[in-house]
This record gives sequence, structure tokens and C-alpha cells, in this order.
Amino acid sequence: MAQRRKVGNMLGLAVLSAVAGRPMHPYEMASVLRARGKDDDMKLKWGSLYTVVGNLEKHGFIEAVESGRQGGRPERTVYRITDAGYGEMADWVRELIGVPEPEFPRFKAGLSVMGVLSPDEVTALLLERIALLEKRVAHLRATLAEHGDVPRVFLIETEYDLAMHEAEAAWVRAMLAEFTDGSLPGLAEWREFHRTGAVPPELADLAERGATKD
Amino acid sequence: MAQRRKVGNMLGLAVLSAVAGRPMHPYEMASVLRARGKDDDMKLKWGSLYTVVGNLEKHGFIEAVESGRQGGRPERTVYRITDAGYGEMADWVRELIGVPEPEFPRFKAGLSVMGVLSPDEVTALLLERIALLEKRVAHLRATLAEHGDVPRVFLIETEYDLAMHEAEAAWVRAMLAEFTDGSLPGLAEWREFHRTGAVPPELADLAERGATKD
DNA sequence: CTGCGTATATTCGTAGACGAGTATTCGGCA
DNA sequence: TGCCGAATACTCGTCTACGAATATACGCAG
Repeated sequence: MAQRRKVGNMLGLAVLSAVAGRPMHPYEMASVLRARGKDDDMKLKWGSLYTVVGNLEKHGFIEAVESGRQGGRPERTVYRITDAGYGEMADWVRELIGVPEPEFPRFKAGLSVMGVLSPDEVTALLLERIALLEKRVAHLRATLAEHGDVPRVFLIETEYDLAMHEAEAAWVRAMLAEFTDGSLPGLAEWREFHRTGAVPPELADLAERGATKD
Repeated sequence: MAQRRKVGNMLGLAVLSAVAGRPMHPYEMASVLRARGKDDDMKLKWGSLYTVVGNLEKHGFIEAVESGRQGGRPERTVYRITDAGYGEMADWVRELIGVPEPEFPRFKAGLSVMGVLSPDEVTALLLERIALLEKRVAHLRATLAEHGDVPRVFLIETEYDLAMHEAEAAWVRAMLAEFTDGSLPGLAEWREFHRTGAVPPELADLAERGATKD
């Protein structure tokens, strides 16, 4: 099958970045990553931790250095990153930063099927969305302000997140305006379709053969 | 376990939106969805088609209307959407449009661990990214221009995609400028860290306890 | 000193995603 | 008319992600 990455789960990257600092045992990785707020940056499911750590070890990206008990706690295995692991991590990051991949945000999916709702309902939903987006934007701003002493480069992913949320909010506001004043081409046909359930004749072929995007 | 949606795969929404128009058999759904370019809007894996259709049926969102053979082709089952299915679809779309959920774009993940690379390398990667983003932007523009006769509201997800790509490109360009002229706070520390492998003292506690984001 | 909530640390079962494979038919061309 | 490649239509087995369960230790309130 030859998949792209031997360990594809993003949690793998997070784990590598954690053990790159110093050797750790799995539970400690989770604590460190949680403390750093890495789960705001990537989709991390702690239920996958031991599976992923096992896979990383199987592929030689990390290796056990020590496996003993301290205090009365259950046995723990401490892992260290290998050269191969460091290479994999660097290459992975290079790819993530250098090569934009098609992404599928839920909102895009929603927009693409919004036709099943009425224009009025969609208008209301967009208003709701804007309110929630503004809350998120405020929260991100607060986070950045709170860390005024941390050099910006270390919070770059939060700045990015903020910029993207602002851009989305701006776009939604602009779109909403076109909805509200009725200036958006196609609104009438859409409303017609929703009232009667029939596809307006001038769009029939489109609907049938589909608006091929390419 | 009581998951959020009985059928969680986005392909399920796509299938519902296809059969909402008229009854179809699975393979036809795939053709229609492909023709409409829905796989640009959502992450659709055709390998999951029959599983998903089966699940939708199991939960009463679609039902078989006819199951026979035409011509000499293998037997096909034609499905129709049910009222419950229509309700589920509408509710699903409402959620996707009205409620922004945290998203985890790969770029954000990459930025959050860019520290493992050198500032110079990241600079080069950002340049590469911009070039590729511009290509995507051009392509999206071309797609929209090509469909000049289609009312804009029917291509809204493409407009959104375009706006988001442009916003990202703008952000990356701005960030790159700060990298290049060295004005971004923290660059020196980062470069220092990368040259010596040691965490600069003023950041030691940060690195250790982590920059808690909340 | 005893009980209990919280943090530590890990295992396991299973639902479901999806790649790869299979079988049949059709159209066209030699 | 007979062959081949493309399109049609679907099945199956693997693999993994991850939720939920488990178990022990620690701190502190009563």
C-alpha cells in the first residue's frame, strides 16, 4: 500500500516534537503537549497515544531508553528520539509548511449544500455564525494579549488562526450583505426553487449535468 | 456511545443531497456527485460509498424503492430519501453553516512546530508555499470565470475557498516580510536555539512549562 | 488513620473507513 | 465477428483510530 507517512496520525508529529526536547514516557508526553496547548493546533486524541507511540517505535523513530518503576507507580517506558525520527519530523514539518494541501473545512461543505435550506434560513444561520466567529476572534486576541511577554514568533500559529478567523468573518459579513439586500445573482431562482420544489428552467441542465467545476 | 450523528461521514451528507433530487442507485450517486464536483467541497472516499449507503438505510434516512436489473448489468438497488433523511440533511447543513467548529488545517500544525527547522529554511518554505497558493488562487479564479453564466450563489463555496486562499496568501506574505527584514520578535532567540541546540535562558521556563494558551 | 477524590498511567474492543480487488457489459475498431 | 480497453457496479478484508474501562498511588479532610 506504501502510504505517504509510516505514521500518519498528527499525534505522531506532536509526540516527536515532545521527545525531541528530552526523553519521556508516554503519559508525560501527553502532559507536556497538553500544557503547551498543542491540542489547539492539531487534532489530538489521547486515546491514540499508546498506539501511536508503539508505531513510532516500530518504525525506528523513537526508542526505549529505560523501563523501570519509580515510586510505586506502574511500570513506565521512557522513549528517546532517534536520528531517523528527527529526520522524519523535520521532513514532515517541511511538507506541512511548504506544500498547501486541499482542505475541507466543514463550512465549505455546508455552503456547497446550502441549497436545501431556504435563503431566509441561511441568512439567519450566517448571522449566528458571525456572532460565534466574533467570540472566537475575541478569545484569540485575548490569548495573544495575555502573552504579551512572549515573542510573537512563538505564537505564530495563533496569529495565523486569528487572521483566518477574521478573514472568514469578513467574507461572511460581505456575503450576508448581498443576501440581505438581494443583490446576489441567483437568489430569486433559489427562493423560487425552495417555494415550489421545482428547479427553475434556466438551471435545469445545470442541476442535471451538474456544475462541473473543472 | 451516542455519537453526534448516526452517520458521521460527510459522504453521507453528499449522498443525501444527491438522492434528495431524485431516487438513484449507489453508483449513480457517485457519478452525480463527481460530476457536480462535490469532491472538491468535501473529503469523499468512494471506497466508503456502499458502507455509508448501507448505514443511511439502516438508520432510515433512505430506503430502497426498486431492486432489479436493467439491461444485462448487475443488480442495482435504487434508493429514495425519506422524511427523516430530509430532516437529518437539513439539520446537518444548519449545523455546518451556523456553528463554526475548531478546525485543524495542516499549515497551522506545521507552524506550531516550525521551531524544529531553522528560520532560513522556514523562509524558503514560506516562499514555496506562496507560489503554490498563487497557483491555486489562479485556478479558482479561472473556475469562477469559466462559469460566468452560472449565478454566483451556486458557486458560493468556490468563492469562499478563493477568499480563504487569498487571505492565507496575504498573511504568509506579511509574515514572510517580517522574517526577511528580521523585524519579527523572537527571531534572534530562535536562530540562536537552532545554532547551539540550547534554549535561550529567557525562554527556558516557557519551553519547560509550555506556553499555556488559555 | 482511613476514606475518597484526583492525578497518574495504560489496555482493550470495536466501529467504521477505505484501498484494492473482482466481475460484467459495452463500444469501437481491426 | 472477435478482441480489448474503458466504464459500470459492487465486495471484502485490513487496519487503525479512539472511547471507554481499568488500576494504582497520592494528598488531604475529617
